[in-house]
Amino acid sequence: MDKNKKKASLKDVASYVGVSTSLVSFVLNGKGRLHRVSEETIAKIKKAAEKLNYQPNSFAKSLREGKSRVIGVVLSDISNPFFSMIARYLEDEAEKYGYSILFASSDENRDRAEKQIAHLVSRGADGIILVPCEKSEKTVEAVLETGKPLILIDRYFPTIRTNYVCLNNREVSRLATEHLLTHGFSHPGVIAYDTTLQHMQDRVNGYKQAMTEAGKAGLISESRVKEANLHNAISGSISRMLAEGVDSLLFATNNIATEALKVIKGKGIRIPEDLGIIGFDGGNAFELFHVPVSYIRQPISLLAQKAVEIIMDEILMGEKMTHQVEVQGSLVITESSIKSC
Amino acid sequence: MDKNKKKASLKDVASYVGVSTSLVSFVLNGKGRLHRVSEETIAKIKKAAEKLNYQPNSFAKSLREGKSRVIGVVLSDISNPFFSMIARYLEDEAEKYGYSILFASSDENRDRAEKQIAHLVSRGADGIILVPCEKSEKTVEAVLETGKPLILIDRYFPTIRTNYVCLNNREVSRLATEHLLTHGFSHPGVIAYDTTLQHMQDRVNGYKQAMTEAGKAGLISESRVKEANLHNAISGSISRMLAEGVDSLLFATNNIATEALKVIKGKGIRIPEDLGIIGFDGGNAFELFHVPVSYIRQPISLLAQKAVEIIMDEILMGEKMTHQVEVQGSLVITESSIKSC
DNA sequence: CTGTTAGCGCTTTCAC
DNA sequence: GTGAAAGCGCTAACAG
Repeated sequence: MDKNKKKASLKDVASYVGVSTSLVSFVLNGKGRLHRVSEETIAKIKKAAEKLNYQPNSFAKSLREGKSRVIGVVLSDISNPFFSMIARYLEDEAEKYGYSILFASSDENRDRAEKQIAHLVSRGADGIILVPCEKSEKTVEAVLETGKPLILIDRYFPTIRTNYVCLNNREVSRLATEHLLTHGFSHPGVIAYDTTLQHMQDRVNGYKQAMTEAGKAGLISESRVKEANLHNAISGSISRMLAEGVDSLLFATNNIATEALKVIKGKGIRIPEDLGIIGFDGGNAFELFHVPVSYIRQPISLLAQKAVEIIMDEILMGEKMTHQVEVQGSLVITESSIKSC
Repeated sequence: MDKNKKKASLKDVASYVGVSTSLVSFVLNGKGRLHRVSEETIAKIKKAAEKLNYQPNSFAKSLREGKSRVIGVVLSDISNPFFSMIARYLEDEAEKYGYSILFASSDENRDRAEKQIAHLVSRGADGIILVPCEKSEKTVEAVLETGKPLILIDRYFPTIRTNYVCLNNREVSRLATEHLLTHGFSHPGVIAYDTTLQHMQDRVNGYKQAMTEAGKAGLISESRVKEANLHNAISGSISRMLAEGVDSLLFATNNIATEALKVIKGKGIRIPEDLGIIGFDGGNAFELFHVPVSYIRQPISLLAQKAVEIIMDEILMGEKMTHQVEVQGSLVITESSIKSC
């Protein structure tokens, strides 16, 4: 009906009821009781607000209160399934606190990440959830200096004292490797991204630890690939490693695993006869591959939940402790990583 | 260094330079020339702003200007690959205009969508990009009444005059069906979601049109499945249709196609001997299936680009024409839809 | 119990 | 060329 002019303001409902704006403000913010506003006026104000379809102006509110009820999230690329799952859970978690999420993609590019963070901050984000990219320590430290609540997710920098939530990468990779070693494979290898990011080191180190513990330090076969031209890089790695006698592989990310499956399909490598494999994060591609692919499962919802919980603690209650949490991954095992022998 | 107190405000740089806030405002908004501010002061102000690391307060700005430079986007579920791709392109496109995107997921739930939209509007979104869910005409019309710029994406309501961008669903589905008919299949069927949403009707209608044009109206085999318990629904559909003599299938969405592949794998149906298939939107799962899967490709980046372009026209220049654009899909053909005979 | 008032930081009109 | 001042809509301290 009333598709009249502008939205109703606090003042509008105040004058409509015939009271001052403060009363309206109190009542509408649930502080009516606190300020001992009479039940009668409370009722009148509420009714009027309803009737005028009053919607508080969030800018005025934010300007006044100095907070926005928005969390900024910078991740690598929201179109990557792993991150889009994270995004979804972050959205749901934040909603529980009445917060919205402003997303931005960094494309693993340090400058871009910096720009995005600055942008989110200037948009008034009350806190930042960040998937940091390689060599972005400076950027992270800069945010820290700001005092703006920050939490890293999926990755962290051992040299920087920040909040973070990530997978128990080392341990779960160790377990995955151990699984291969105890299920018919004697020479596992690992393919990981060529990055200095700690989570990637952890995954590789977990593999190495398992190998060492099995007395096979001499058989450690590690290959690092770059994102650019991933397919060819992986193709080369796999050929080389097979030639070296590697009989099984741990792929350190979902992307690597998926691309590796394409290579494997192209080369006609038999799974698990020629090569046992374990990937990361699952997905339809793993399920639909002619041999279902074993993988390391991350509790993505838990990652998101913890991240929001921790940053909200800091935003809302000024919690100043540093929280560093590792969530537990698990192994989802299918035929691709079991050699019958 | 200066990890001092608060952020610098306009006033701070003004008093630092020794001029009024108006000048600073003019200069920093590039209107220095326009207001004939002396080159000298322009330089001084810019330097000071830099030095004090001045960042405009976006709330004050928005409050004053009545706009937020934020576009609200409500889609089904950002963790769905199709939508997360859209999200990414929307983000990139909006960035070109200096706009940010606030995402929200509706889960195909009308009430939730309504809430999300209201939330985004109350957050001051300058416009809304919406993937409308079933029977949400009222919601859409309500937004329209608001006068808030709105564009639907991926779907539309034939009964409502709105901006929208979507695929040429009918035509491309017709082509896909035609392709099956001319490549060794005589009895194609279609599996689509059980929804009244027009894009889904269009996809099915395209199929029907092709069948009719081929003089096979009598062989039309259509199956509708619900999202809940998708796997079983599809499993049942496929069994039934095969029994009816259907020798090929068009899957009307990526989800349906992916789930169908799982069914096909489970049942050991041979592709394309027993069944020719064409899916929607591609993806790794299609590529890695033992027979690469043909599919209808949507130009997702174009969808996003058009959507942002149109809504920005309306936001920035008050463009009042209704834009309804259909982007062209294309067929990506592999062995799954060609029967050698 | 209720009203007045002073800003939050910014843009912009109008005056000098 | 530059400055003063109003006011966007809201909250909250302070007065009654």
